Amino acid sequence: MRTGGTAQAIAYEKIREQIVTGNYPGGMKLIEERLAEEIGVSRTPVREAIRRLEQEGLVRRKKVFKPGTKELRDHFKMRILIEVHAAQMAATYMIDDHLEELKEAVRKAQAVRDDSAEIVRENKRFHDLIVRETRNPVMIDTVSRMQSIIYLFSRAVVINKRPGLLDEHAAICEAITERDPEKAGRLMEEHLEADLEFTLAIVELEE
Amino acid sequence: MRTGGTAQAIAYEKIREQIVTGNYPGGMKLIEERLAEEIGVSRTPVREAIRRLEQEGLVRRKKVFKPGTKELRDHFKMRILIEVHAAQMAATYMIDDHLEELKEAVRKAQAVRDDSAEIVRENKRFHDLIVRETRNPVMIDTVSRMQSIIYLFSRAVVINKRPGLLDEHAAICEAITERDPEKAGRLMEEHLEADLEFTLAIVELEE
DNA sequence: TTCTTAAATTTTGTATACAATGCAGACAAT
DNA sequence: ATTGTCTGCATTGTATACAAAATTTAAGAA
Repeated sequence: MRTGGTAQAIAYEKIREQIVTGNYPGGMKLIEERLAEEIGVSRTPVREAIRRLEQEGLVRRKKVFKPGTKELRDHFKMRILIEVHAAQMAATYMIDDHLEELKEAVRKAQAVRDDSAEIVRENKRFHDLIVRETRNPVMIDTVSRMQSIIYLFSRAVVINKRPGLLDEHAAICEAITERDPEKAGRLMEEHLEADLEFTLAIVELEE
Repeated sequence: MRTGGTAQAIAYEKIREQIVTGNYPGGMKLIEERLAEEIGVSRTPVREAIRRLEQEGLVRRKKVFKPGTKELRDHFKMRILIEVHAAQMAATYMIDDHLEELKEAVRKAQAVRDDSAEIVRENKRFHDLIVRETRNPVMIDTVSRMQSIIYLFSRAVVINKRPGLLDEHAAICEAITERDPEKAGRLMEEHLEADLEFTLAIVELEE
C-alpha cells in the first residue's frame, strides 16, 4: 500500500488499517505515545490522525469504536435511505455505459461464488456504482462513512455470506435496466433490510 | 457566550462563531498564528479547531468554505431526503407531548411575524422537532451538519423571509396531527424544495 | 473484606522551537 | 514579452518539553 507524503497521512492510514482489519479490536484505547512510537512519528501527527478518525466515527473518546446493535441499525438506516434514493435515480438517469459497468459487476460476482474476499469487493462495487448515480458528493460521502462503520461488524458477516444476496443484486440491476424507479427502490430497500437483519442476527450470536 | 473548558473548545467556538456570522467571509484564509494570537491561545489548539471545522465542512483547505450553488443544492438534497423520512416517521409515531411542542413552535412563529431573528429560531426548532422523530442520532447529526453549511448562505435568505413559509409549517403540522405519513412527507418535500429554490434565487441575485 | 482517599503513574493538553514547504517577487536568459 | 529559477518570506508540519488532568495503585480505616 502506498501511504503517501506527510507523517499525519501515514499515521492516519496505518491506524485506520489496524482498526478496520480488526487488529485493533473494538474498545481498545488508542494511546498517542504508543502509536507514535509504533508508527515512527511524533505525537503531533498521531493526535491529528486520531481526531480525524473520531470525526469519521471509527474512534470514540480515544477508544476504537464498538457499535452496539442500535448504532449499527442507525447507520444502516441512514445508508438505506440514501441507497433507495440512489436506486430510483439510477433507474431514471443512468447512462448505458454505467449500466454496463453495473451488469459487469453483477456478472463478476456470480462468477466467483467461492472466493469471499472477491465477493465482498464486487458487492461494494455494485453499491458504489448505484450510489454514484445520485451525482451528489455529500450523499456519496455519507454512504462511504456509514459503510466504514458497518464494516466494523460485517467482517464477521462477510464470512457467513448471505444466501440470495447475488440474486437480489441481479434483480435490482434488472429493475434499473427496465427503467422502473419504483421497483428498483423497493427492491433495494428489501435487499438492504434483509442485509441488516442478517447482520444483526449474526452479531447477536456473537454476544 | 459561555465558551467552556479547554483551549481547543474555546478556539473552535470562536472561529465557528466568526464564520457563521459572516464575520470571516467565504474564501478567507485562516492563518493559525493570527488566530492563535487573536484568541489568546497557542497554535496547537487552533490547528485542531480548524481541522474540526474542516471535517464539519465549514472550512476547506484552510479557507472559509464558500459553497457554490451546486454544493448548496447537494447539501439541501441530503437534508430533504432525511427530513421527508422524518416527517413520515413523525406522522406515524410522534407522541402527543411532542406533537404539542410542535404546535407550540408553529404558533409562536406565527405570533412574532416581524422579529426575523425570532422567526429563524422557531423555524429551526420546528425542523429539529421533526427530525428528532427519526430517533436516529446519525440522521439528526447529519441534518445538523447540512444546516450549518446551508446557513452560510441563508443568512442572506433569512432576511428576505419567504412568503408562505409559516403556512407550510402549519400544513405539515396538520398532516402529522392527522397521522397521514404520505401527506406529511409530500408537504415536507414541497416545503423544502420551495426553500431551496428560493435560496438559490437569492444567491444568484448576489452573484 | 470493602470503601475512601492519597500518592504515583499514565495520558492528554498546550506552548514553543525548529524544519520543510510553498509562494511571491526579482532578476536573468531567451 | 515570456519563461525560468533564485531568493526571501509567510505558513504549515513536526518534534519535544512541560503543565494539567485523568486514571491507576496502594494504604489505611470502617
